[in-house]
Amino acid sequence: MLSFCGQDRILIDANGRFKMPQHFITDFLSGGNGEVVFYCLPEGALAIYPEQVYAEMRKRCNEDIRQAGMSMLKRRDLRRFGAWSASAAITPQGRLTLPNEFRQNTLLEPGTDAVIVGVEIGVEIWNWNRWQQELKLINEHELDRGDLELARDLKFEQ
Amino acid sequence: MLSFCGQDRILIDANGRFKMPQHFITDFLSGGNGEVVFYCLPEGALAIYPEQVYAEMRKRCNEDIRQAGMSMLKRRDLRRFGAWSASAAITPQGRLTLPNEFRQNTLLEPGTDAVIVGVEIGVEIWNWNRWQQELKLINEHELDRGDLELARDLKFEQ
DNA sequence: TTGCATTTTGGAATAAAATGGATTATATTG
DNA sequence: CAATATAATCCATTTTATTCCAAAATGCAA
Repeated sequence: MLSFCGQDRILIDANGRFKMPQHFITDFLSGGNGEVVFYCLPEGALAIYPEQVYAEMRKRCNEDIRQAGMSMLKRRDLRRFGAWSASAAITPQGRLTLPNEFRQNTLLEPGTDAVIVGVEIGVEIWNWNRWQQELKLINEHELDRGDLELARDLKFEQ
Repeated sequence: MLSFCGQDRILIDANGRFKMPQHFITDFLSGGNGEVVFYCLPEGALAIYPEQVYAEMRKRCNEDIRQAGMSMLKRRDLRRFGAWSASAAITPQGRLTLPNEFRQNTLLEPGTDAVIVGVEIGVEIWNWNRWQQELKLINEHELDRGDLELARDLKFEQ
């Protein structure tokens, strides 16, 4: 069975919480205990991954710690991921609270409509308007790629 | 569960103290007894690491000691870390006092707003304005990287 | 050395916010 | 159309943060 796919409209309640749609809960629970990681994306949406997925993404070793003392670049890297991530767990009622400091950047303030989107390895929460724009961008990019393929197909030497 | 992640606004009180957010206290306590090391970063923020992390960062071998006699560079290095670090412990009420000598460099004077940021291996305290600048840098860099990727995907010759 | 004043530290109380549960409403399925 | 499952709202409880006050420690001067 497919994991983490589809889109659902959700409502952020007055306390900044939302109800995770049932099929996504199932996805988070299979291969995990409901522990998740929020990650605030540069494109202005909030990603939610199962903890194991994020851990794989951010695998770290003692070498990283040693480098942090000497390298500003390394510190920036730790800072970026540290600042824009947070862990949480899906409650028995299937709810999650959006981290306070991430609400502004993602335009996910209490009392607003949003979209939750499956992204195969996890989900993303989008402000409704931003999601419409993103959809348009995705579509345009794909059309460009299509044109490119066509052009390549007509080129003499592949 | 993730350690040392997320951002929180904090207030430096009239005596230069602040309340460590609960989730960070938990992080410092797990794998440690709440002993921390302040380290004043060249980028103008104050890092706070669990003692063990700092120890790992500054691990010295006999080779270093021998070099100290011969190398001015090496001595500078030792001097920098020595001068700009200090140890402390989180109080039972979860408070920490900012070292007096570090307040000017970090723009963390009593009575100011600040941000505490998780950086995966510890936390950093930032003056509010400086943090906004740093965030802008981080974000712009990420968006540039995104544009570059996109352009590459649409380039004729792969 | 003693007494006073100032600064620093610790604790308690109050206020705010976040959490969890339960009930009501809505939607979906048979 | 009824029953079940799911979602949303409301309210109570707990947790967390902030402010204020008291005690202790420190420094200074007489």
